[in-house]
Amino acid sequence: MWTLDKSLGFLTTRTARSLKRALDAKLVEHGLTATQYIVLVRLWEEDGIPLTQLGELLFLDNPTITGIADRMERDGLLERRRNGDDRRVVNVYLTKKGKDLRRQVGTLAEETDAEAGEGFSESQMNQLLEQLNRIWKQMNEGLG
Amino acid sequence: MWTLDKSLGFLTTRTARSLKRALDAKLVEHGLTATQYIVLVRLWEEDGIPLTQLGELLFLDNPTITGIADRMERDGLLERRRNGDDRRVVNVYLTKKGKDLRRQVGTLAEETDAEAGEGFSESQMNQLLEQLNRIWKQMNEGLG
DNA sequence: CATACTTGGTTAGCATACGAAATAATTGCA
DNA sequence: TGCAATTATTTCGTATGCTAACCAAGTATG
Repeated sequence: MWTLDKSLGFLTTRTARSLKRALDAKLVEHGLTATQYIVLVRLWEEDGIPLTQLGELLFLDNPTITGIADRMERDGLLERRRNGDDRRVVNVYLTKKGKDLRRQVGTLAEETDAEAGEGFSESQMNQLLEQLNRIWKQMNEGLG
Repeated sequence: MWTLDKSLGFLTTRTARSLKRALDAKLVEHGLTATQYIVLVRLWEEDGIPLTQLGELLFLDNPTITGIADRMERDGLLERRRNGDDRRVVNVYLTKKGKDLRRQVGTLAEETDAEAGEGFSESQMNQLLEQLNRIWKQMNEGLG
């Protein structure tokens, strides 16, 4: 019989929240949130991308990434610049402050992941990540 | 090298959100949200439990479950009643409307889970659920 | 019995997160 | 060229979800 404690939706949500709480706790002294952190991670990988594309990469809707960018801009972590070729597009660039933060917090998500996965073998963890990916793709096929 | 696309935190969050979106889509015509739905599920299993306990069962903090109960009470799905023995305690009871909803929406989360897990063998899925549980417990040990 | 501590719950304030509608800029096509 | 679709982003309204601060009621300790 189906119960909450065997529900894929409930268990993924609960696990995701506990990981988010752990990362938030590490970030609070740096004035960051877990969501802002993954925005930084993505921009450290590639700076100056359009706002909407940034949202798509992080699986966030446009209104959501707009609000996050608002707060990060207010806090001096990034800047918006209109694209010259297509002035509808807003490219997002890290400030010096946003770039420099990498040295202080760059590994915190990796550390949180490692704590969460303690006791898992590498192949077990890879399989878990693979399955999460597979479910996500399955739920979103035909949207891309 | 660690990247977002291999991050346990990012992938669980993304998968959880896609499951939540799918369930929300099924529920919107009934005026419910995914979170309200799991509250109903829990109360269908056992009615009249204290508000804080309800929150703990769903891994929600007190302020969060308070707000959810506010909206569900406003919508006529449940009632709060002060406990006679310990007047600090608020017991939560489903209304007739809340109970009757089960016939219309009772299987929607199970269906969403099934769609998400399409192509997984039963043992694969059980292993996945087990691993999600294990991570959650590991992150929250010593809090209970 | 009086005072300190704990517990259940709420309020306030902030940061996500979403759908729907509005705005602004560009493109497509008659 | 001119104006209707398209596209990128924002605004608006609502629902979570969290911390900090608080109140009321119960427990413990002297």
